[in-house]
Amino acid sequence: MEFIGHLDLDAFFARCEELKQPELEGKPVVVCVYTRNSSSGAVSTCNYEARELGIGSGMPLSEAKSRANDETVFLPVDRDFYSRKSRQVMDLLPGEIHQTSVDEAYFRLEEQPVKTAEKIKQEIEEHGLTASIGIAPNKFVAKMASEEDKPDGLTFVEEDDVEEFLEEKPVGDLHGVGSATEEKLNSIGIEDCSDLRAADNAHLAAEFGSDRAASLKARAYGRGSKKFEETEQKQISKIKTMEKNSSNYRAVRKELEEAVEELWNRIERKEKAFQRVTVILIDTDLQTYTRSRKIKTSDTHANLFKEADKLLKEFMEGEDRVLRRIGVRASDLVDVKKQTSLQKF
DNA sequence: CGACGTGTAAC
DNA sequence: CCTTTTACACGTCG
Repeated sequence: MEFIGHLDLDAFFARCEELKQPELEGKPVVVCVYTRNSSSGAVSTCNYEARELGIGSGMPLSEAKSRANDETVFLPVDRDFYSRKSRQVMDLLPGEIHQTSVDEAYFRLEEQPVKTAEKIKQEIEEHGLTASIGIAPNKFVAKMASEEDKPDGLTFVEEDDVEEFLEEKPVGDLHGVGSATEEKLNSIGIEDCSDLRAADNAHLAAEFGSDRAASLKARAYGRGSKKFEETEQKQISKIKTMEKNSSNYRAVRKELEEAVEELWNRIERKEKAFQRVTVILIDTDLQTYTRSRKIKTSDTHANLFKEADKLLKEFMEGEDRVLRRIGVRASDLVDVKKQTSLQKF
């Protein structure tokens, strides 16, 4: 029998900071994305000591600070360090892996899955980190299993135990069911997976559409893809919080220019051309707007900015909104090499 | 159907 | 006063 493992590094960013500075151990550590100043931004990750204070990821910094005690340490993200550390750990996984983020990956487990996973956990510990691992017949259940016993957990769910494992879990615990879907399901009397299994197909389809309904029901039974395929990147974007909120085109354009600059650096390294440009605009109520245009295949900085600027101008002329954040996206990406070789013929 | 905008979800 | 990045599904319009 072949199984899929899902590895999840516990409080990864915060733990990395503890490794950089061992004197932080035992204190609440909050890793932050700062925007305008030391009190504006959001929590990226925090350690378990900070979680006990009610601090959690995604939380506005202002709120996190109000919950902090005087032991609490706030630090900015250090992506380079986390990437290096991540690489070391991912290299410990056997065979072909499917990394979904800096701190998560799927991998195959052939024989003695639990023994192998225990060994991996031990090796990870030698790097100063802990991980939670889930083992199951498919990716979806493996992911659910890694969530089961955090931190430092190891959960093995055999084929025959999959349905029982999910049975009493609230639908909101399902991977792929977020707050909106959870609320909607609850509102029609579906609270846990057994309710979802028993739900009337037509009723479910009327609420969610037939595709989504079928996929929700499949998940309630723990049925998921065993496929491993990595999908090619289709878009790349950069969004930033502006120095000051603004409804002035010239001022926003200046910030857009910087976003384009940073995005362009990343596109260049990937050797990709793009066929669609999008500007992303977020107002002071955090309402998001997007404006996009399909363009002739391009791979130049000048075109990216020209199109993004046009889209911004059109938006600002049509809408009277005070903007907080501005971003740009290049999508419908195509390989630069493929593109040039096609042009030859 | 292609283009475009929005919502949802996860990291 | 509330981050960042990617993917995907769905509705709408022409």
